[in-house]
This record gives sequence, C-alpha cells and structure tokens, in this order.
Amino acid sequence: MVAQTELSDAEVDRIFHALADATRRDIVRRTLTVEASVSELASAYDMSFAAVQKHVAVLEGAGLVVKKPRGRERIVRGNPEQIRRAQALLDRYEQIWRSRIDRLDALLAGDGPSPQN
Amino acid sequence: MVAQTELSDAEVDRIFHALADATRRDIVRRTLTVEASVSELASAYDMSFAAVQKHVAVLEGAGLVVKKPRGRERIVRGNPEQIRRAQALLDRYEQIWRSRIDRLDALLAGDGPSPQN
DNA sequence: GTAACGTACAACCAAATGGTTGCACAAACT
DNA sequence: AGTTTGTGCAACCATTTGGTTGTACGTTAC
Repeated sequence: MVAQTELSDAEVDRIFHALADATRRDIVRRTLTVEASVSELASAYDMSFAAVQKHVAVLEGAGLVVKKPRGRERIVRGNPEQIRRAQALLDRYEQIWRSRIDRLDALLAGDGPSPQN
Repeated sequence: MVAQTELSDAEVDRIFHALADATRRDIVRRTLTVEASVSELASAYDMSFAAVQKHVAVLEGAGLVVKKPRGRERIVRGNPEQIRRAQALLDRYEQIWRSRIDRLDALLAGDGPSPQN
C-alpha cells in the first residue's frame, strides 16, 4: 500500500479539470501505452503544436503525465500513480454512498413502514 | 452487472468538469449521504443562492446529481450510478497501463539487456 | 558553421466559467 | 388575499480556457 499523499482541493481540481477534455484524455491514454515526444503527439491532432503543448502542460501540472528531456525532445509518459489517486478519490464517494446504505439498513433492520423511495 | 451505457466524449467532459470544483464535489458528497433542497445546500456555502443553484445545475447536467420536486422545493440527491461510471472510466486507464506492463513482461520474458528505465 | 527540428513562451482573441444582482413565478403560510 | 419562501432565469462582469501566430533558443543533422 502506497502512502496516500493527501491531495489539496486545488490539486484535485487540477486533476479532474485536466481529465475534462477529450484531447487530454487521449494524450494520457496514448502515453500510458507508449511514451511520445510533444511533437509526435502534436502530429496526431488537428491543432497547432502550441495547442498540444499547452494540453501537455495542463496534464503535467495535474501530475497525470511526466515529461523527461531526451536530447532536444521532451518525452511524455502517462503517470499511472496519479490515475490511481483519482480512482481513490472516486472510491471515497462510493464509500460514502455505501455507508449511507449501511446506516439505512441498520435503521430498517428494526421495523417501520416501507419507505416511499 | 449493469449495462454499460457508452458515454460520449461530451458526456465524459461534463462529468469530469463537474468534479473539477471543490464546491460541487462537496455538494455531491453531502447529497450522497442526505438529500437536501437547493436552498438548504445554498445556506452551507459562502456564496449567493444563484451561484449554488448553478453548481447544482452543472452537476445535474453531468448526471452526478438528481433533482426531484417536492412541493416548492427541489430535492437534490447524489447519483452513485454516475460515480460508478466515472470510476469505470478511470479503470480503463488502469487497464491500459496494466496491459502495457503485460506486454513488456512478455517481451522481457525472453532475454535482452536490462532496460535503462 | 548553418540549416532544420523540437520546445517554450508571449501576445492576442473568442468563448466558457463562476460569480453577482434583479426579476418572475409557483407553493406555502397567516 | 397577501406575504414569505424556494426556485429558475436573464443580464452583467472579471477571469480562465483553448485556440491561434510569432519569436527565441537549445539540439541535432549536414
């Protein structure tokens, strides 16, 4: 089990915001499989190099992607660690939901009229 | 197992965008536990009623929350179904990552020099 | 050394976001 | 009936976003 670095609201904002764009999600998907330079990525989309470069910067700022220099290129790699962190966030919501169910179950275990939904 | 309604890019955009705001995440958290009217929610945050109402509208548009009328009030309830759908999306990325690992493992199972990271 | 390539960054622009106030209207209370 | 409460919506505003082009600069190739 990895130490769960507590994410600030701002960091969580950045993660979900970064994921809220189809191009950026595609970049993550792509670089989780094979790392690619920024210009390689850029050639895959119908927009300017600068636009793609900005998307990568957003992803990097959110920690969803890591850039390492190689010669004149910057190699982009998806960061599964951060994906897992995002999953953990959503898990929390699931847990909240489940604990509510548990409480209701406990309550209904006694008796009372069937709830109207 | 529930039929996995295929989400469009635009829908996924809306889900993650809705989650990219601390106030909205808090509304989801809150209404997963206890449903609340819009004005009840509004009283919990340091912003105008209209602002909170807009946040709720964004969440509703993303399907993360459901509103049902009760008298003059609109009762807001978190939608665990959609949360799960978001989780499923992130799971896909995890899978992509894992399948990459598998491929690398298969490759390295043979022989070859140890990779430089 | 010079040209080409890959990246970063600034300036600019249109559209979207997140907040505000004000108004309209239906439901509930007196 | 009249007032209060809860909601929705429009108009407005500042800021952010997502795109563009242009420029600068380090790295690689000739």
